[in-house]
Amino acid sequence: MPQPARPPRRVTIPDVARHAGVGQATAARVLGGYGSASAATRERVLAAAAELGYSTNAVARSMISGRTHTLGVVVADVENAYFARAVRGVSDVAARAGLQVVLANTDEDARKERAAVQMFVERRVDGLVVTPAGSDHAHLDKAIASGIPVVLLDRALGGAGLDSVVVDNRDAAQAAVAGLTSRGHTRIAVITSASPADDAAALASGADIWTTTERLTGYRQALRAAGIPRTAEIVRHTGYDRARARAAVLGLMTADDRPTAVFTTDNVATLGTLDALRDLDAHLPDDVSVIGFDDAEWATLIRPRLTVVSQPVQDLGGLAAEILLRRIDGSTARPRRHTLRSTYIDRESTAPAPATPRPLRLPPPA
Amino acid sequence: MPQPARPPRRVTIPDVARHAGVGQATAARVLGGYGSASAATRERVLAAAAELGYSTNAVARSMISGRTHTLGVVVADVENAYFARAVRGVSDVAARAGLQVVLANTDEDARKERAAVQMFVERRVDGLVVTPAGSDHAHLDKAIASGIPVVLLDRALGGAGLDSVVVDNRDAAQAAVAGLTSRGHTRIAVITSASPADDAAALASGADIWTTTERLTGYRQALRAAGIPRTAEIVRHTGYDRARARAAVLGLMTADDRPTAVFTTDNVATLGTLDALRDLDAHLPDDVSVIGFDDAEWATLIRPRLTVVSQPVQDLGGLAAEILLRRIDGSTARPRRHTLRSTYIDRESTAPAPATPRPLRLPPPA
DNA sequence: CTGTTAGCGCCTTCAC
DNA sequence: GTGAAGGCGCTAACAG
Repeated sequence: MPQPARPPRRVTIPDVARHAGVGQATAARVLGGYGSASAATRERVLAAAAELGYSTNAVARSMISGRTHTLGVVVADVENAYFARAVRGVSDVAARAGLQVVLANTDEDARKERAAVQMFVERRVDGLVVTPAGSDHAHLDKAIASGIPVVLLDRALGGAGLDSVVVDNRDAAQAAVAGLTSRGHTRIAVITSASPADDAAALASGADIWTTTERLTGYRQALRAAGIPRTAEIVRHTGYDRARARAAVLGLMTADDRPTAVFTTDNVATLGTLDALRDLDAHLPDDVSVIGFDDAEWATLIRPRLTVVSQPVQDLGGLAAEILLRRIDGSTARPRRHTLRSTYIDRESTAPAPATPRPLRLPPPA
Repeated sequence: MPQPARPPRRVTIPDVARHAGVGQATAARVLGGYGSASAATRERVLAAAAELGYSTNAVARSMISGRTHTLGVVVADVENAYFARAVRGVSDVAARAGLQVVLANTDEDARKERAAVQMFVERRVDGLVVTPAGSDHAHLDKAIASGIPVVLLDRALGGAGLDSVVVDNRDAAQAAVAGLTSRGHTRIAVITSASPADDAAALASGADIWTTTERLTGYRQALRAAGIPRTAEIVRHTGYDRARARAAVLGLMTADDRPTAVFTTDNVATLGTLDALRDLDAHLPDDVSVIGFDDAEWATLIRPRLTVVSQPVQDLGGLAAEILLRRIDGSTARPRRHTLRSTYIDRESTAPAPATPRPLRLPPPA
């Protein structure tokens, strides 16, 4: 039966010092790269270290410096291409500054998020990038109070005095949907992964925003600007579940007076929407126009090529890391929202609304 | 000018002990959850801790226990869906055991890999999952020698006495290509991201394997079994570069005696291949059959749906983590290769070879 | 059950 | 330029 073996004793500075025949402090100085030592002793210490296979103990070093050279990153799911890219952005900037990234997935579960943040506080990460799942930020405030800077990624939070890095969600959504209304679409559905509960909570919590809320607001503004009544709004929340998004679109498209266009607010919703449209044998863009939020590596592989609102996801992550690095360096600038610009990429999945939408039906299973 | 501010002093156990009017050790016991304390004192300590906002210092704890409850994961690029899924697999299993995952991207650069591994050793991670970029494993041996268990993911390494988790690459590739030869294809191209240099090195280093080598071997076996001469082998190495993969396929397909089928060994190669085929206006699968290694979320969204060899990527990562956990628990089982089964998913991108392949040309730019 | 006392490995005064 | 001694925050023997 394997017993929880404690790791073997490692070579330490005293070991090296003894082996080199110098004092502990001297060995520490050359191995730590501070203070000074004569070329001769340096040589001997280095030789002894190499011989014994000495390796710095970063834990002990952290204990003194109070810095772990580590950034905590809390996202919903690294498997999601959006977060994967964002993490890469954070990681690249961090690595350049000699920091490493510790990852935590929350699956949009606020409890997991709190647990992850607490764990990061205990581990004394030097900074925290968080994609908050809910609208509560007490745990983030606590992190900040304990001296750990926090930057919100992709989502801002109402009231919190926190740095955040987001895109111009409202404008981008508005522009995208306006492109649809200007082509005669009046029945435009929005498929979004965020749950209405989160949405309401974000709204209720006050002044500020949560990404999906912003995108929905942009959608509504575009409809209003086109003189489309509020009763014609079609919004489905499908909770980061591709199958549910598919089901929602299936339902929408096979009903009377079906939408002639779909706007999706994230890549999971986009995937599910396209599943449904494929299964319905819908001819894009003639039967239905589609615009997705966030570009994807496969967007130009499907037919027609998908029109999207593209976000600079890597940059978002990179900027979050930079802000953190600045704060770690002692910056006390007032926390604020940093908004990056998204780009509308007009490809081939939008077209004028059909005069009389062709009815769509699920073909009977073979 | 912001000065590298050391983090503020945090509340420590002595602080809590004083505030609760108990001895340091007592406070430590209840806060650390070991030893025993009377309900009354426990109460008071907890209250004091809450009041002062005490938070365990995991760094100090690690210093004593010698364990950081951390797994280092070294991959080529988290942005790549394959690695993202693998990381998620590792992370889930690790999280369940109370460990967190530290990430490092190498971009297939052996130097970056060595640096990352060394950094992980210095940080005293409890275990290491590595997708080795080269065939050299001295740095991994060093990690093991220093008491850190290592598991190779996705790629095995010749000669190294290391645990590894891989799929049945050779058989899977052989079966996939055999599916092509059985349908009359004789001109079958392989597009692979791995560079020939790596390949040769892996081969040279001895007995064992490296994933791409295995897949190529499977390809060759299938050709041989079908009586196709070695001179008909078509292999392009495109170095994890989608654009280069596209260019390679473009070149191949516009030449005389073009391939009628393409087998790609990873998702980057698949993406580039499909780019090229789309640009050539090739009609899949009639003009060209395609089989990709590794399934993708968009594989059923393109027309025709992509036939693939699907790997249990999450499981691969999860198993790697489990092996590590076992070793951390003291297991001394002989390191070995763990092979998981891949699945051939026959969708719509393969068809019999055309009798007379239609010439493919890049349409002139509009 | 509780308090006192040593360290974990390193950095940092401070004398020499 | 070099060595000795103290402490970072916690756990682990010990006594009491």
